[in-house]
Amino acid sequence: MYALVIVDNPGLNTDKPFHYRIPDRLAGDLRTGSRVAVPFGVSDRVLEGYVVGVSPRCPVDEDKTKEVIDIIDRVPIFSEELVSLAGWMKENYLSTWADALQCIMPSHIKKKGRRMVALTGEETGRRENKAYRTIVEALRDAGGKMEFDRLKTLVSIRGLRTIIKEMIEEGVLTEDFVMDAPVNPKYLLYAKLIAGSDDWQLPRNAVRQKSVLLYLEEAGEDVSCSEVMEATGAEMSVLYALQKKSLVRIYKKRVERIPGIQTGLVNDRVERLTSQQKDAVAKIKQMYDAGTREILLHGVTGSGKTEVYMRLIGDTVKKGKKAIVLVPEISLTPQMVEWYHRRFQDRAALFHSKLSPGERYDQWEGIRRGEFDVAIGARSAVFAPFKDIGLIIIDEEHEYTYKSETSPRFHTRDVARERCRYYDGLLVLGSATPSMETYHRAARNEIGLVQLSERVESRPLPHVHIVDMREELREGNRSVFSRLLQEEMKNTLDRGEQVMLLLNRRGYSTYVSCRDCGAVIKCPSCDISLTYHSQGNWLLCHYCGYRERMPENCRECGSGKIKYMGTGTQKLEKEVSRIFPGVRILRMDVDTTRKKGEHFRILKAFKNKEAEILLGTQMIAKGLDFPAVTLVGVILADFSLNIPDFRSAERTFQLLTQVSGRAGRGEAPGEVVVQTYSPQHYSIRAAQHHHFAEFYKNEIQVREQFGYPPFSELLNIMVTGANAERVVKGCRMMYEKLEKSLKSMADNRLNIYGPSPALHSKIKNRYRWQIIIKAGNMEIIKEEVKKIRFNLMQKLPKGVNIIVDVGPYQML
DNA sequence: AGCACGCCGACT
DNA sequence: GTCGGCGTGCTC
Repeated sequence: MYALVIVDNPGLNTDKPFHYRIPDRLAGDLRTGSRVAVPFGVSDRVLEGYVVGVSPRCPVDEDKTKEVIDIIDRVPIFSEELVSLAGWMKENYLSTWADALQCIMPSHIKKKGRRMVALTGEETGRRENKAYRTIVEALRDAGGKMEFDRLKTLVSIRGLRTIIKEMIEEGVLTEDFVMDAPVNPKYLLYAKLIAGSDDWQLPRNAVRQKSVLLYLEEAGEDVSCSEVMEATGAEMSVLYALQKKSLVRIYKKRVERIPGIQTGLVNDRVERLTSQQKDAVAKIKQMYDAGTREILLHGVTGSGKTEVYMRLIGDTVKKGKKAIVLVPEISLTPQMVEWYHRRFQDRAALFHSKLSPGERYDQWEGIRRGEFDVAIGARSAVFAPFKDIGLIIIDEEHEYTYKSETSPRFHTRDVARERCRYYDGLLVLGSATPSMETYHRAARNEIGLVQLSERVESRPLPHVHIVDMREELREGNRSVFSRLLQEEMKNTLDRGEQVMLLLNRRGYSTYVSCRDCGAVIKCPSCDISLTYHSQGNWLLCHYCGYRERMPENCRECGSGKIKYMGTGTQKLEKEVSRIFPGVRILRMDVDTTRKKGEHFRILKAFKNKEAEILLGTQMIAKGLDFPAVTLVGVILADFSLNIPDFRSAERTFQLLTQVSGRAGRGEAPGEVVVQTYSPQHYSIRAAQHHHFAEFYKNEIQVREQFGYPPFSELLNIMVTGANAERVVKGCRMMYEKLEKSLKSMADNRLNIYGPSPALHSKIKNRYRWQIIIKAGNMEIIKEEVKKIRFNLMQKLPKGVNIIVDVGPYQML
């Protein structure tokens, strides 16, 4: 038998299964999904590999095959389903086997072994070889020891491995592998009371011991030593003393790390479903029974989609199947986490980006051992290693955070669909503002559609006012606040209710420019203007994090007239406190939520009415439920509208609808004020009336007229590199090949745009040029692009990289 | 990515 | 005659 192994070796040339003989000693344990160590290449260097199949046949010369050295993990790390999912991903997203498999792998398994080389001190001067001397000198400079990869970049010698190997044989060098500390199960010391109070014979002065015993008796169960110590003030020595007297037994207990459930944000929810919700659940089940496997649950904000999800999950679990719930960015929706945890207790595994490696380990292993029925998390939770998936829910399915930004550039929705297909499970997409793609599929009956058109308890949707800011300017109001918004804010505050203000720009100003020469201060590594942050007087680049002190004079002309233009959240905060002195304000943006738990702290403070106004970027727009908020103000809706992307209208409508949905969720009705310079735009008008259908009707016409998705598919080829000329040259080469091979294709929707600089032509000192392909049928195009990229890889200028992105979101 | 092979010009 | 630079092709 042969194992088909993907070796963890970068490059497109080795991205295929290699056949290895399976020695008898491993035959019992080696399976599809196992991780193995295999010899590779002429020097038989040991690489990590992933078994993607087992076959009795071998297509290559029998005596060329080598043997699998060992299996790395006791249990295969991938199920057969996840291996085939990786295969699908690398085909569909033009990535490699290794990248796809590593994407599915939990981070705690992606161990990084580092090769270290060290001098033995036995430098035989025998070899007058230049490379030899360079290596010895480099190592001496570094104190005799260095990581192999660092040495490689330092000395740039071809065939370095061979020379190192010789030097090791000669006894000049030693080589060893250093593993980063692995993640292990967590153990805690526990104390068990093993004697009744009758047997307690303690000296009078053993106060601590006595209090420990009393505490344990009171608890009536085993308690962790740290808890005992904290409660009684005793040290471990006291506990050990009690163990010596056979009154207490101390033992190690394996514990699960609970990933920081924070409570107190959730309003008590009605467990009973409204009739509308009941109907939705029934309809979804009925559709499933009739053969539908994908359903859009379109429910207005506040209609209680979560309750519907809960019911569906409950039913799935009852049938003995597993469910996955995906949310846009779980750290942004702590309320969500709390709801699910309340309902499913310890049968729910939680994943989010702020989980420590240890917490991740516990959750992932727990799922594999079958200890969980439900997994809740952001994007990567779609790979939860369940064996029998009955249901996957994608909440807020239109959110672009579902699209991965690294290879493979998958969309969570597509991966979820693929997993459901394997298990014959149901995919539910939920949103108040579905993506155009999804709604279009529902409108054409390709997927099921279930609507929730009313808010729970028939609460009215908030009233939305549109304010034309051009009019305000004409009337002489140059403030960031229109007169209406100011008045509404005053009224709301007077009634003792709360206000949320949305401004999609963080920092103080949006850019800084010189009044005399007009120069705008830009980031030296990115083609992006710097933003002024009043805290510490910094200029920041929001892309790469570069910072410098605010200069006194213009660098171009020396003028001292440097001005902040536009408004960011910091300036807004200052403005609000100027107009409403004494009002307590909370600001929520990337700057105020960088630390773990800050996000939650701000929301909790707002919920506890420690402030009247919450202002922030779009992170305040989603999923929050604060009953006392009756006014939502959108400072400028145009930011998202003016982005040069065919999705800008869709984004604007979604953002406005979502943020409007935050108002009037309690007893009192809500008001929304949207300020804009484009009051006539259909995305803003439709959002005013909470009218998704109206927006859809307009937008779908635009999409059809220009042949944008869903009427075509897009493929984005981005060429990046540190050298501008080489990047442009590489992009041109790619374009020529593409044009030659694609022009014969009979596809009237086929268009190749470019090569042109990307939206941000330089980020972190890497230049970015792109080619965009629009086509009716992307499958054939993908195959061509794969071939062209493969052939071009060798001929491309050095240091130039090609990223290919397929699928719905294209903001590269 | 590593590594070998093979071709070429530059040097003891 | 051999050393080293670089393009090409292969790794089960």
